[in-house]
Amino acid sequence: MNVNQQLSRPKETPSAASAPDLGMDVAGAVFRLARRLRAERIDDQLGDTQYAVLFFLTREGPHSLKELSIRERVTPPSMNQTVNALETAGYVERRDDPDDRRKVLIAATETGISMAKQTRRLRHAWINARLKELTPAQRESVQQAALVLQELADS
Amino acid sequence: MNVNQQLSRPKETPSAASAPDLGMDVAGAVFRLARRLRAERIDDQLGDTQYAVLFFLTREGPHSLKELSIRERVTPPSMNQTVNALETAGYVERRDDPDDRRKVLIAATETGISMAKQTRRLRHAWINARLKELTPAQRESVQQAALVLQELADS
DNA sequence: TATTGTTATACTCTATAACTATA
DNA sequence: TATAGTTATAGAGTATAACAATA
Repeated sequence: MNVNQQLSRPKETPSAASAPDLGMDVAGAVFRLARRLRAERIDDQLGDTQYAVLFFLTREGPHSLKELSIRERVTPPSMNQTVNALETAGYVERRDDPDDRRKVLIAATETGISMAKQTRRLRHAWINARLKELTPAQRESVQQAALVLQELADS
Repeated sequence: MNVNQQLSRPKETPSAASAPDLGMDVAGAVFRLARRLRAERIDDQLGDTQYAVLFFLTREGPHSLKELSIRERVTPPSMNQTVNALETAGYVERRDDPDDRRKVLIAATETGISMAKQTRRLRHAWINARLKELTPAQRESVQQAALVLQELADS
């Protein structure tokens, strides 16, 4: 489907300019942009959480299910399902933790690593194209804010 | 459930500092923060899309179903379900469009307007508290970026 | 014919509750 | 007892396909 039609809209009150409620502006922008990013998603292979987990494992090495669930802020059963989907697809594998036999280490496979790379390229094509259209000053503020927002999310 | 536990995590490569892939940093921050905001949600009365639609109608007046679906970037059937839920709860009402009898105007009720106000206050309590902890410089960059991200989402 | 709204249906992601195995 | 993982199940939100009413 094509959900990217134009809708002439009344001037959005740019309230951040006077910051009566910065939180609302940030939350609004974040939710709106998250939905837009999902709508612009080209590849339908991986869900957002699946991609986030696979990318994390690729960069940071094997982790337990509990650790993944805490990092992505979902419950262990939710993460279990995400991991199951990735495992079925052959992108991750479960290994027994040698130190604690209750634990299971989840690790990206070679297939998973290359899949993460390919998805990463496709997934960010739209946003990177949009960012290129910004002025250098705008890009600069987005760049700095990205770091702050990351910290905020993890705080 | 409490999903907000601490997980000591290896230093995240703050790649935005050198900006090899700004899009990835932005998308990552946005998805992560969106999930965090959802996890921190206190009130369970309204879903995110429901709240977004109700707030929009409150601020911008009655709109057709199609317009709402375009604005929120979901399909008409999805928006129909969202509107149904809001209507059942008594927060919006459907009115016939006098000019085009195919259309239906969706408008916030008085109950809906006060609900939007209350939800808005609760919904942004966490993010506003976090933002208060930032340095003025950080808040400034977030403030400017919020506007840019809004434009990005709507572009 | 094209557009708007709707119904029916299915899929994905998330949650809670309850269970097993291990510490 | 407490913790890690899992299974079963339900709810919310989204999508596609197909249809009715109107332009």
